Amino acid sequence: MLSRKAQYAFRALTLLVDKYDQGPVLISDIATKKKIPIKFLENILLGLRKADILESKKGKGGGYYIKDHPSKTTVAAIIRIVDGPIALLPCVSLNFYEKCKNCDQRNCGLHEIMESVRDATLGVLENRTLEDLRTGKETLAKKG
Amino acid sequence: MLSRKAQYAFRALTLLVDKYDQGPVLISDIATKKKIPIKFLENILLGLRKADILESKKGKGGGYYIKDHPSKTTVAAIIRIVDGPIALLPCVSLNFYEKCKNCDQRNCGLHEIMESVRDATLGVLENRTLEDLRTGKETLAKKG
DNA sequence: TTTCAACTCTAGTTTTTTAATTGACAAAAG
DNA sequence: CTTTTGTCAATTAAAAAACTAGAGTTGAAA
Repeated sequence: MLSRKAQYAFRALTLLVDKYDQGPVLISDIATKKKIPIKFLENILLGLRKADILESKKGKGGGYYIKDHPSKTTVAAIIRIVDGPIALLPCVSLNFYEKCKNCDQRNCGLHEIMESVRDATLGVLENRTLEDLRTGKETLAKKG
Repeated sequence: MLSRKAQYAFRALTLLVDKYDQGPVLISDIATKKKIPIKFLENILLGLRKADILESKKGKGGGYYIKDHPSKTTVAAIIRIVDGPIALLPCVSLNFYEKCKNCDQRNCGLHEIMESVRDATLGVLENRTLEDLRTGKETLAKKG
């Protein structure tokens, strides 16, 4: 399951996508409209900015906005930044790999299963972007 | 990510599959061979028994064993018993559904994405069984 | 029918992780 | 130079996960 933090992140990003190209949005506005604890949201947005997903401006007229075109940022990237690994086990994670103890990978049926799950999951998440979070597009056809 | 509890469960089940049709296996044997804290393992196995995956015998010569043929029990079923929902959000879970607050499902791009992830994941997990955990079968062709 | 070997079960405790908060700081605009 | 806004590190609080304790129950066999 995604953490609450990740869910907050997606809610915030949904708003930012809807306001894409309309200038910075205040953290406080996002927090109020999306009902997210403001200081927690600060941390989340900061993380996304450091990961080059968002940019920010300080002072009057400042706020956060999406850096690149929404279609350039995948949902997989967001999850990795906010929650970490997407795979179900560290030993099959592409970005957060850790060798598993007590399991000979060459002789572990679970390993192959979890690799398949990872690939199936990434097949979706790497092909969905912030663009797909836009509201008011519910009539669009679903992707493969 | 799967919890450590789920990983323990799979390690225990791997041993039980290898000993399928060879009579009950002691909890203490599983704990020792698979390096799992015994009291924790007790709880896990008990849960699997109550969910009709395992059966047990008390007294001398007792222990745990897999109830039905290993090919009858899916990996998805195990995860649900031990860890709960497989989906990334409660609002797209088939077995642990919960309505999401602050999100109109008809107008939520994330919802459709998470449904697709769920379907892709289940496409694998519902088609893998305890049989696939057997060790010493690494040369078998992978399933679709 | 007693004993012992196992699983059963509830209720804890401890540890770790997640969620949320605090408050001082830095930068940009006007 | 003052206000507005994001930055950041540290801390606390809450929740979940991991693990433990110990009495209870059942079954097999002596």
